[in-house]
Amino acid sequence: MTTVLLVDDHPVVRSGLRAVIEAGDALTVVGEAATGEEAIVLAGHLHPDVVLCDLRLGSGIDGIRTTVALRALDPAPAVLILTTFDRDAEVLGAIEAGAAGYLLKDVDPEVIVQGIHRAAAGDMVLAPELATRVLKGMRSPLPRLTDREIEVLRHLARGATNKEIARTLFVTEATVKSHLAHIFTKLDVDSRSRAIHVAQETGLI
Amino acid sequence: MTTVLLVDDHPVVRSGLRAVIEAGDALTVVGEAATGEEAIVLAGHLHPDVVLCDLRLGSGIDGIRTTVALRALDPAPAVLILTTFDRDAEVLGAIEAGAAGYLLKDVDPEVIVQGIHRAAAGDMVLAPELATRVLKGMRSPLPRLTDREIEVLRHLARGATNKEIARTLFVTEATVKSHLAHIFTKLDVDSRSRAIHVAQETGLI
DNA sequence: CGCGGCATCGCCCATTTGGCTGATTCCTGG
DNA sequence: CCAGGAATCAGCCAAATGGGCGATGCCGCG
Repeated sequence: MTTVLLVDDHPVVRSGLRAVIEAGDALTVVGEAATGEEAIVLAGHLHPDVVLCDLRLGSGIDGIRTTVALRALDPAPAVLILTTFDRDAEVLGAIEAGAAGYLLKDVDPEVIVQGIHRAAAGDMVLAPELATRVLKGMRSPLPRLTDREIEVLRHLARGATNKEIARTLFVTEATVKSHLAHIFTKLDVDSRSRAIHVAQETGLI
Repeated sequence: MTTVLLVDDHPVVRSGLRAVIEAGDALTVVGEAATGEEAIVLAGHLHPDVVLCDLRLGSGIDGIRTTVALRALDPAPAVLILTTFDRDAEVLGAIEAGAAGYLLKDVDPEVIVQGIHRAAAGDMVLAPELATRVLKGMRSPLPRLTDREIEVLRHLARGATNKEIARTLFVTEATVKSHLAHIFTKLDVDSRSRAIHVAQETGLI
């Protein structure tokens, strides 16, 4: 019997997962957690074979940090990430963090059940919609922006003008333009709107 | 016995809702639909007392259009909207479309059950997190953008330049600028970046 | 120490954007 | 039928943006 721990901030989703998982008789849900913190504590006590973890967990730590902590346990459970959205950066982050795989929430129940079995067996589980994306991400890794550039990017995404960003960061407009020029080069774009778009698409911000 | 029809594009969420709804014995789920179209057909046959409908339904028609169609049925079911995000401008549209109310997906199961009972009784059901927002929205109603303006806004959010938008929509740049000027006025902004930001914040796109 | 990356700033110039005014056509609701 | 909103286009002008080039100071690393 494979044991599963559910981690999702939505009670309804937990109920649904429990229902589809326990529909067969080879899997049993040994616990539920609403937050990453809770999940880590529970996993330490319950030693589940597989942790099914939402990527976004409301206010607390996110799925990736939770994964890191879970994989540090002994024995370490296989961590299967669930999410609604397919953001590149987070997929890669989850894999790097030691997740056994990645499933989209809108798949059929049996896919989830199969995924849990394969994760328990030590296999890698990737939603087909994401597999190619992940591989592509491996080939052309995301551009590495500096902390300062990320900071500028955030202000950009909030719709700030160069002047406003400069005031906020206590630098001159020239500096902001310089950062922007670097950002544009790294993201391979030529306008702030497109920079915002790419940054959001890839999960950079 | 109050009958309920579930509408959500995620099988897992439907299972979860079914589980929490049928935990008591005053409610029964008479059907499930994965799309708005399916929901309308099923509701016509099943005549549920309440339809529990996700605001976002993947590829097909959205929750609002579904609500409009459902309310046109005879007898018309009470429509209770479920949503994950509280920043949805669409909740206002849902109310206008005749929804009996809306709930956030991350509430406790009993709140959902209570909401269904109250909707079936003809009451208005508002998640407290959203009630104030709705009232605020009533006082200063969200800007009403035309279909064309929304279309331009979407291209804008993808980072397109005026020239690109013009080419895509088969109009001149002057027209695009005209649309943008209207959008800016309605959103009370003065730059494309900020227009994108408020549009995303308010769930306009 | 010297090299490179980072953050900071300056200047110049072409392009894009945004604000303003005004015009035409079409369609819809009273 | 007429008023009004919507979509289409035009021209003008100021401001913001983006690109290119260079410069300085700082810091970590081999």
